[in-house]
Amino acid sequence: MKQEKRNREGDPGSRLTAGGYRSTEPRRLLIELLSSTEECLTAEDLYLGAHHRNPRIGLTTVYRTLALLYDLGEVSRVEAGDGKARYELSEHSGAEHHHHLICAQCRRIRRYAEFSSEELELMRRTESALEKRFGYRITGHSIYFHGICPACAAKGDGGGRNA
Amino acid sequence: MKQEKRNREGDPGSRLTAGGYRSTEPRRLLIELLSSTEECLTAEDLYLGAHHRNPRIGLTTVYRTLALLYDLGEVSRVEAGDGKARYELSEHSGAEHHHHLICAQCRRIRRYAEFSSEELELMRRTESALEKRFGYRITGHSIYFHGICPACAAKGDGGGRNA
DNA sequence: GTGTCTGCAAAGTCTTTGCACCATA
DNA sequence: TATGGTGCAAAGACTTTGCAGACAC
Repeated sequence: MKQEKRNREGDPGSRLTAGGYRSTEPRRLLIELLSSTEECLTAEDLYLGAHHRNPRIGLTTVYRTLALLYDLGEVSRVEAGDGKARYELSEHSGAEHHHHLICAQCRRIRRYAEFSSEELELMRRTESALEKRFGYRITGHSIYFHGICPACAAKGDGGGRNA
Repeated sequence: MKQEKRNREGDPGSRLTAGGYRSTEPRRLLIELLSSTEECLTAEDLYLGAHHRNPRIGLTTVYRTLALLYDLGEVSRVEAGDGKARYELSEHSGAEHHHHLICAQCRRIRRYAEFSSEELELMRRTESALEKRFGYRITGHSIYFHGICPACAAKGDGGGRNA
């Protein structure tokens, strides 16, 4: 799979064409779906959303498009612990730096970008401390908060096989 | 699957028997393997480790034992982005609160428990802020640092399909 | 001795690949 | 029109389940 031309100008769609890839309906649709939500979507979510608008679109294309966007750095993967990968536009792709809230009940992952500069500062310091301590070259971090989302809390019950 | 008697006394092994489950060789071995490393292990890692010591032990038992320990809260799952679940003794199980370092190259996950009280304090404050803001009932958090481990850095090259 | 646990084999779920046709540039 | 992209079907990887024999208590 190609990985040239990974630039940072424009939107994911125009970077696709600028990279020599074609702008096709499935690709436009998936990018649009990913752009228009605070949630991380599974391949199936995306397939259903795209297929609803154009029934000719298949699941294979969804996986292949996600793999392409992933290789281009436009999309990142998140896992909720149920064995299904979830996808979101990456920070490289223009999304703000964000963290995640995972519902242990419905496994939905929501992101939020509103956090303190104190937090950013601390993470930066922690990263360099870890580099010194363990010899890792650290490129980033992700924070997941686990809990029960308002919708599931309203339904009552907080069970399930959680992390 | 049963889920009674989830107590916090003793070690994972004795909690198993206290919970009415039998102490069998595969179970003892898996707990021992998980206890004796700073790494998160895949089902296959555990299978190989256990099978090496007793070739009669099969992969099915590894999965079933992990499911049991998971339901008992003794073990938690971590995902490195390669589609394989990784397991470690949970904090409930006596492991210290810890965070993770994921190598984007070899996908190995290492944990570390040495962090500042400042960090703990900040996370606690962040959690309650999120509860107010988004209405989640937050039960915990996990932090992953992404990067390249010393071993992979030494081998040169930092590519791969990363998050 | 009884009920749980185990191993093997088969099945299930999510994801990837092969191939011929279609569409974008 | 020449490649790259797509859909379908089949294959692959990881995990779970069914069943008969084995073991812990």
